[in-house]
Amino acid sequence: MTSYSISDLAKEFDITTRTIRFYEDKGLLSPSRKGQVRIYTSADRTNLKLILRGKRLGFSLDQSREIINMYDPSQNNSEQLNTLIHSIRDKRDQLECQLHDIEIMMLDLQESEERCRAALSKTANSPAESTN
Amino acid sequence: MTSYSISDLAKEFDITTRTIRFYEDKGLLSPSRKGQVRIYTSADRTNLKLILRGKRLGFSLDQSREIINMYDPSQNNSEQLNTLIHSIRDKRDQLECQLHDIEIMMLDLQESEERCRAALSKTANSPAESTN
DNA sequence: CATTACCTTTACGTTAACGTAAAGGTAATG
DNA sequence: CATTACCTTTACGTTAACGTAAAGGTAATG
Repeated sequence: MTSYSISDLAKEFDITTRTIRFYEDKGLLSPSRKGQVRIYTSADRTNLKLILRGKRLGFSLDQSREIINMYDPSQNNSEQLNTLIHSIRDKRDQLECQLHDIEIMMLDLQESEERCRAALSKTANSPAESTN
Repeated sequence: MTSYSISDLAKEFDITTRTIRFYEDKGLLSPSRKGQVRIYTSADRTNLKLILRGKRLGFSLDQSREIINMYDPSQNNSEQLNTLIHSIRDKRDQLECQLHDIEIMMLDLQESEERCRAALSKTANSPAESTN
């Protein structure tokens, strides 16, 4: 079982150690200790990756915490399991909306780019014909 | 040409008027005035929609400002046009990454859901067999 | 003309997500 | 054993994106 120091993870994901400790403060990570020093398992590392992916998608840390809880089926009670399935479905629906937003935005930007190219070709024989 | 009051837009998009004025402060909107009162055109409304879509995707207001500028080819200089095309491409690449992140997250959540269902079926004959 | 429903500006307050600095502990290295 | 390279906690600071409150203007309505 591989383990990581806090600076190992900080370097790998290009964040500060402060950030990693902050996530622990907020209850998103819970590394074990060797004396005072934090020791991270590959499970901790996975959770950190989930947090950072969440950030790239505009999730708050609270939302990323929920995501993390969705990955780990520590639930035993079947009622809890049903609740979890429900929240997973909700999150998937939300992601679908985001996916849709992105696709539309990409199409819009593509049109925008084409308008730019059109404007460029009209000005093609102007003095500022940058070809570098 | 239809026009909107600030509360028209606030109601339509379920935000406060303070938020709309804040976006103006930050240079994302520039409505005309009828005396002191702000009048919004459908172009302003479109820009507001862009901002809110950006928010749903985790964009900062600075990033949404860039997006807005990408939609409007007020550039005439061909050098400026080339720069704009470049930034549009960059943004599209970034969106592609986000799209990828979302797809993976959705697959992960799907697996998670299946694990939950598996755990459920194992506990199916336990006392807490919620069927409501 | 008083009330109501909007609109305005100014300004201080709040929360999330860290940054930064201070003060100190430990383990290896020359 | 002094230096270096990490680690720790505590605590105050910072920025983005608004919220909230105060104080006042305008236009229609009964």
